Amino acid sequence: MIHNEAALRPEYIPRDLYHREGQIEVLKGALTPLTAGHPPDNVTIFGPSGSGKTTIAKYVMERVEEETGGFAWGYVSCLAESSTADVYHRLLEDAGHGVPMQRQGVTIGSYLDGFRSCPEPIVVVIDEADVLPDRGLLAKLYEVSNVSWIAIAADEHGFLADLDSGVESRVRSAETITLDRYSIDELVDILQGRVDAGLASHKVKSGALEEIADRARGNARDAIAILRRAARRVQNDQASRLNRQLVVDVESDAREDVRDQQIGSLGTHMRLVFEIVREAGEISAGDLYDDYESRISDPRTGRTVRRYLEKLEDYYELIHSTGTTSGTRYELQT
DNA sequence: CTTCCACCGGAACCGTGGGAAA
DNA sequence: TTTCCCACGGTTCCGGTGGAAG
Repeated sequence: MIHNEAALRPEYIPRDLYHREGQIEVLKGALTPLTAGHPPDNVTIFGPSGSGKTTIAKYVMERVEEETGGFAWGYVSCLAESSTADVYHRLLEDAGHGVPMQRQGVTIGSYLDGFRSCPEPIVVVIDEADVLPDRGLLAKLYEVSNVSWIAIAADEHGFLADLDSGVESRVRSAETITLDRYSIDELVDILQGRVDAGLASHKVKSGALEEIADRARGNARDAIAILRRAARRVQNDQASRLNRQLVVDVESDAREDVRDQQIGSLGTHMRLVFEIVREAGEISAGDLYDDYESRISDPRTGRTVRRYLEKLEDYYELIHSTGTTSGTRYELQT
């Protein structure tokens, strides 16, 4: 059934990106100064999750890298890094600039010096920039003449509103690329591409991809997760072919896959807070804290737990809160 | 209607760990 | 070496708010 496992991974970048040709051209255009060895303009990419932001950024970077014969660039997902210093460190390391540095205790200033000392332009891709611990990072990098950034965020208005004015003007001056949710037809095309690249297509029955696309609601990441789950079932002989019913059967498992991947990166306390919400399904703020406090030997304070909840809701989108003040309740994000 | 209080979230503050300067 | 500074995760403090009880 599966003859190319890589094609089913979320980070797989197909040679041809479906339905993003326009945005790809804009991004390529913005990067053309690199062909002459000059740093390009900064770029911001906005779009809901699963709309292909990360994929087109990586895709274009790799294409431009091929065309220019190589230049320094780094990628970081701010969700995966907990501090500003971590973000700088990952970028410098990923850009392959200099020896791997000690992570601990390095000041922000010396990271910036690291960028400055690079003789050529460096492009840094800052993914999940909504979660950036310190938004000033974009302004600081803006001041480094040989560094250009591509900032990726979900919500344009929310992102800009959170910036302070000095940073905002710099971010606003960047080239903007906006992506919309994929339509059902577009998602079907994308899925078909993965099928062609990695699956025994005669086992994929008609209507199955449409079913996946329908359930994924415009989110390519979810769609591919469902496809992967379903293909595995066939691979393991738990199903004879990939049809609509199989898609229905694996959807919730696939969503668990996507969620589990995020949960893996949470710290002990935040994970416990999330587990409590997951087990309860829905829980009041007071009960949640009581439960949390009773289940761990060194509980954080209520304020800190509220910060965790804020992060789980706004950044990870794993939970959802309703009501205000005394009526506040937390539930699993659906 | 008034009072109470559970909860929210901003701001200031604190202890720790590590590099840099003296 | 000693002192100073910085980043970071966490806490303390507190004003604001709206639902529920009186």
